[in-house]
Amino acid sequence: MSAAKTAAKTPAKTETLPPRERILAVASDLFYRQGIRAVGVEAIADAAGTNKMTLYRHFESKDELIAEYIRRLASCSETIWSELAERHPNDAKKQLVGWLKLMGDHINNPKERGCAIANAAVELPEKHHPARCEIEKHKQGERARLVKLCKEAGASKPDMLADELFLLIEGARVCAQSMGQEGPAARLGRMGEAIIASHMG
Amino acid sequence: MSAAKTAAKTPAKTETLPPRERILAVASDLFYRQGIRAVGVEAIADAAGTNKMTLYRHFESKDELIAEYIRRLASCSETIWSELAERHPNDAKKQLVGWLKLMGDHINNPKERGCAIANAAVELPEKHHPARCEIEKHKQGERARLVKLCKEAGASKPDMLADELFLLIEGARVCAQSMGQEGPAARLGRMGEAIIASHMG
DNA sequence: GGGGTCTGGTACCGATCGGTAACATTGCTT
DNA sequence: AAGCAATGTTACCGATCGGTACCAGACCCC
Repeated sequence: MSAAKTAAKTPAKTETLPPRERILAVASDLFYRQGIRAVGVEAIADAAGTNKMTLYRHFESKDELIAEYIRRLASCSETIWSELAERHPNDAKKQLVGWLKLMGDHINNPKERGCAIANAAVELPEKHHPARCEIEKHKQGERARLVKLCKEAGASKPDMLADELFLLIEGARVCAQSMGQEGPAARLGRMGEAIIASHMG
Repeated sequence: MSAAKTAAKTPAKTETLPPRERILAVASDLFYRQGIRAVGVEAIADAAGTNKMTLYRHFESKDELIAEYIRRLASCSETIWSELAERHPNDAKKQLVGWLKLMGDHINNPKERGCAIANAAVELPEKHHPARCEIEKHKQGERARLVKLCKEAGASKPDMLADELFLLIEGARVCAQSMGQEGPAARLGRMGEAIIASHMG
């Protein structure tokens, strides 16, 4: 009897992840696809196969959950850069081009809805929201990294190149959702390389 | 008595605009500054010096009010282009540069919070929201106009230039809110002209 | 097997959401 | 003065919001 009980415990779903991780995963998905303010905590808990109480045992408020959501996004972007550095050691230009390509592929995905972090910034204008400092920290870091790479790549005006690339990507991601993928974003790779080339003289 | 009554009617506020216009004006401000989903209809009616009932006599739902909000934004952008064409007749390049400068000034305003229409796109992912078709219509039109101007200006690859400029602006506006005005957006004018120049060869 | 921690379930809180009914008031037109 | 359309006021609707109290199990480690 006890054997049968354990066997039929949960109907084949039983995500092995602990609740906190399930909640974060599901919240990331919902926040990104539907918008942060459009998703209620109950919907998150349900989708994570748990309930509001457990959610509030792991996150002291919805705002804190949002902040953690941003932190995860930022550290995921961190990982992307590390992998690029690993794949092209001591070759800043290849890292830049690789990043452009990654971004381009990402944007060409029709389910893409822009940069999750930039979207969050749109939805959270309040100056002291716990997520906002995370957002700004990340964007500053991203730009600093770009400048450093542009410098290493030997650009004549590294910070100018970095900014152009930064704006290009940011613009492409925000465009992909108001226009089709047919839009400007499609040519991102070529444009990026052209801009890089024009700074190498 | 009747004279005194009319004199002390409303405490010196009496916006002469009809309620519909007041509602739209106030809604535009609140939607942009706080986000569309963050603003309730009651707050709009209050700020417009009227009440929910009157609001719902002029707009059949909040979603329709949002759609009208987008339409106004689009037609306002229309006006900007007409004025540019009037100021620089038969000079597409000056119109482009003038537009870049306008955008740059706009972004340097610290109260700026990005492109209102792009922000709305972030907050309204639902495919059939009445405001979404307005958003997409406008962005497509904006891009077509840019391509046309770039062609008239004699660019070697007009649609490529148009897209680069489009992404640059869009990126700058979305950046201005997640980073300070110190950010990349500041150099927008110079970058734009550099990009234009590089397409004129 | 007993104890402590984590989780699930349910019911609830006050507040606010978008939206409406019914009625009093205003002001313009004729 | 009468009539009519546009506004203002108030109270209300059901639904949902973020957040909590309380209790019942489940699990694990000694």
